[in-house]
Order: sequence, then C-alpha cells, then structure tokens
Amino acid sequence: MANDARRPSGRLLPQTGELQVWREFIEAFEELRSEVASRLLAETALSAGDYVILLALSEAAGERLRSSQLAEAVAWERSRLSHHLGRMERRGLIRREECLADSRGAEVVLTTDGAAAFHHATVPHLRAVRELFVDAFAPDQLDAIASIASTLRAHLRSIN
Amino acid sequence: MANDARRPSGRLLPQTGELQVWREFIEAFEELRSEVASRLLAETALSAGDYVILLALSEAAGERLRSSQLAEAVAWERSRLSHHLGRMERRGLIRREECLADSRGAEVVLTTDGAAAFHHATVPHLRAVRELFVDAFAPDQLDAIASIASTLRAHLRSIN
DNA sequence: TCGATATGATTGACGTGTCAACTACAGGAG
DNA sequence: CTCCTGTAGTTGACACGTCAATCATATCGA
Repeated sequence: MANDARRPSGRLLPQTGELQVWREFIEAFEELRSEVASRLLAETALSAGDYVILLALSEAAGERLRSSQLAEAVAWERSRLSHHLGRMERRGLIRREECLADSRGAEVVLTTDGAAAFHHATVPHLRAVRELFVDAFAPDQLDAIASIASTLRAHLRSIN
Repeated sequence: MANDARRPSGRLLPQTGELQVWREFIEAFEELRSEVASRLLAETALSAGDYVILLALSEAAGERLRSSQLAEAVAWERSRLSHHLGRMERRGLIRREECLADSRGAEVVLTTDGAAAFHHATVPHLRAVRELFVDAFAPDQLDAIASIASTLRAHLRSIN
C-alpha cells in the first residue's frame, strides 16, 4: 500500500497545516511548470506538449508509433493527443500514415522538420530544467522528490 | 540563496538521474492536479480556478476585492483573471462593480450564489485533497514536501 | 455469414491560459 | 492646463484540455 507508513488518524478532512502544504505545493509547482514551458517556447517555438511528443517519437523504433502507443507513452488521453497531433501536423512536425496491420489505426511519424526541431530544443530544454528545477535543490532534496513522486504515483494508482 | 546547500558541479545540463526525477515529478504532479480538479468539478460543478477565486473572495473583507488585489491574491496574470471573471460572472458566481476610489478600477464581489456554491464545495474539495494528496504521505514526507515547495518558490523568486 | 460489441481514432463544443494590443483613466512635470 | 507616462482592466486571437458523440473497422459468438 502506498500509505502504510501514515499514522492512521480517523480524520476525514485535512488539518490546517496539511492544507497549507497543499496550497504551497500546488502554487510552487504551477509556477515551475509555466516558467519551464514559457522558456522552452520562447527559445525553441515548441510547447511542452510538442516536446513530449517529439521526445517519445524520437525514442521509438523507426521514429514512428501507433497513435495508441504514443498516447500510452506520454500518458495522455486519446482525444487530447488527437487534437495536439492535428496542430503539430499542420506545422509539419509530424505526419500521420495509415496503419497496414489495422486499418482503423494510424501511425504517427516524425518528419525531418520535427526531428530537427526536437534536436535544436533539447539543450534549451535541459538548461531550463537545470536552472529552474535541479539547481533549486540539494542532492538529498532531489532524492526526496524522487521518492515523493513515486509514492504519489503509487497512491494514485492504488485509488484508480 | 536558495541553493547554497547544493554541491557546485560545474555541469551545465542535468544528469540522467536528475532528468528522470524531473520527468517523474512532473508526471506525478500532473496526474494529481487533474484528478483533484476533475473530482471537484464532478461533485460541485466548480473548476479548480473557480474554487481559488471564490476562496480568495470569501476570505476578503466584505467579500469583495479590487481586481488587481484579487490577481495578487491568487497569483494569476491579469488577463487570465479577466477572462475567468467573465465566465464566472455569466454564471452568476461573482459580480463586477465600479470602483469609487479609482474609476479605472473594478471591484469583484461575491454574489450569494457564489458564496453558496463555495460553501457547498469546501467539503468535497477538502476530501479530494485528503484522499489524493495527504493520504499518500507519511507525516515526515509532508514536512519534506512543505520544505521542497518553499525552497522551490524561493529559488524561482531569486531567478525572477 | 450475420449481428452485436469492442476498439482505434477523430470531431465539435466549450472551458481554460497566454500574448499582444488596446481603452480609459490617474498623476506628475512643464 | 497640457502632455507624457504609468496603471487598471479588457479584448481578440489562438493554443491547449476535456467530455461526449461519432465513425469506421475488427472481432467474436451464434
């Protein structure tokens, strides 16, 4: 279980302190996320979503993936992915091809423009992550963050 | 300084491990945020944004705030706030009044409908925060999260 | 083979977020 | 008073995210 270390309290609602932690955490995170995204966009003309998709495609064999596999890889809902792919296709970053094995399906393919855009974005992206996130913390804090993230994901999975 | 405990590395880009922490962290958090938001919306017909605004207004003296003060209170950009207030006004949750002291300004006022909606939402909101966030962690992890959040905010502030 | 059902993916509607441009008023320097 | 600059807030355009509905094809049981 994700929370077996938790002191059972019988409380139904968070205490003031816990709620305060929630508020601080969510605001800090929002700030971080939007700052990383806006730096990436300013320096590379790619949104955070674009970057995630391009990353998944460039890691894939043949730089192509079935739409459903891509959705799985980036943990997006299918309709969100579909809309986003439409926008990326218009800009020439990806292309959609018919799938031979299953004619319902589509294959998403990285274009050469898309691959180039991704390559040019990787250093600015890493720099933003370093400056805004990694540099904020001491090594042991980063370890704590890793453990918090995995605890959280396990908890969310356990709830469904 | 926010990072004076950090080991100076001279590295310009994150190591693989640090990047992994970033990816895990951001995905876990996104999942949390969207799950809290969707529960709140399903149970109360208020979005996370609605809730934040209503909370700030109900904490304000006279349940009213100058638009700029409200923007400050929730840490939103002014145009985002303006758009959101437009939508909330259409639904009758808030009202905008002229400001006597400064005729450029607007005062945002909580309506009785808005106050009622907020009150009905507070328990479902707290329950979602408890179940999805607080319950995931042991008390010492919550402390760590609080410290991480404040470290992060300090770091972001120091960069600008 | 036929029909019911499940699956892969897209679409439209609408709420949300950002940027840049804009309106309108305030307040000070001359 | 007049101009100049700053501040309060709104708007339009467009990217993004979610939900419910839809379409086409696959699949399986009778």
